[in-house]
Amino acid sequence: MQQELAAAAIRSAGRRLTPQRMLVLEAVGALGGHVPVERIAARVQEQAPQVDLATVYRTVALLSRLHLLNEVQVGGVSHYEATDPARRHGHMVCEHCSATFHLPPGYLDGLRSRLLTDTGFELHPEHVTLSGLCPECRADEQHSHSGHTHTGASSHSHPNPEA
Amino acid sequence: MQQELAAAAIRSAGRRLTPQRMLVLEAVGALGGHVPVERIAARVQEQAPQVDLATVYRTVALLSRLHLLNEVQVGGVSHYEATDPARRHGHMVCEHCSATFHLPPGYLDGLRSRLLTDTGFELHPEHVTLSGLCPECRADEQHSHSGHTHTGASSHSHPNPEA
DNA sequence: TCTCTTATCGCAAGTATTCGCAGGAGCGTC
DNA sequence: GACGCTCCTGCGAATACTTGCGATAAGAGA
Repeated sequence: MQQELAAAAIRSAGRRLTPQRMLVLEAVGALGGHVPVERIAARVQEQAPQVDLATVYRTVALLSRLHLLNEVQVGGVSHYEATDPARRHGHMVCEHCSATFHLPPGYLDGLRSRLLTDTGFELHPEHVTLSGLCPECRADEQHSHSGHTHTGASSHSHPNPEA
Repeated sequence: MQQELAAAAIRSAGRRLTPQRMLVLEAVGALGGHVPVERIAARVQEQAPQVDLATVYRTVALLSRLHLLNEVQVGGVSHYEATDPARRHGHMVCEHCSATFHLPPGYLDGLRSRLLTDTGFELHPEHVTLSGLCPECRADEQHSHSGHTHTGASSHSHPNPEA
């Protein structure tokens, strides 16, 4: 598994390897996809009830800074996913229905190098969340163009936007 | 001023024009740059002390949905700026020191059309916040490469990253 | 101008997230 | 294997933000 790599990364960043941190890593890996803190905490506490919520929050923040987890903001709520170094990717989130999609790995490479040259800013593609409208909501918008848009969680289903 | 345009936009979205909403618009315009909710609320309440914080939060969320304000997440904190339709732009935020920079208008147009073709996702460039390292922090990182990175608010000054 | 509908507001209570601190535990060193 | 330096953790409290609800007022129509 990847857990060993992550453990090594924590150590080499000068941080300590604690059971709590391993539990969080393992929970995110096991749950798969983009997981809200709430679910990470639930899983961790299943195995170690004394672990505090504050610790989970601190841990995901740390792991995210170390690039061991990716944070994806979906409508203001933070979700986390395990980082796969081989398939670093950013995300697209629909402003309307909050459906989340992966950007293909490498998709932002051009932008990245252009930014670096033009401005000196080093883009981290795996931390990027692009905001806009998914195909379905875009279609909705065009039809129901009589006044105002419906807000919040959408009514349509979205087959499987690979959570 | 732009306020009249914004007022018209609110009406034509089927929403009501209220003094509170105008106060929020005016506050963001007057304060300039990227303003945290806290400062918007302070300014609004200077002029109308009875306006509630909840109203300010609801209002910025609404104005943001109507594209009359842009939301910029800086280290997890929402900031807002007045939208200038002539100069729609995204942002770059340094993960390390939270310095914020404008992306030149039009910079994401290529990506936008490529995404639309490839995936059907309609990118809203003015809602995009790119995450990475600013030139200064990138330099720091390379020097102080002895173990761990310093975290949180940075020590160096950043002349004026056009807040 | 007056009436009516209902979006919006202020208030108060709720939920989510963060902070400060004191004890506990990694892990480098001897 | 034990010691000691600090980083981490759990706990309780604080802060930040959201929600529900009855009262109010914006704006359409008469």
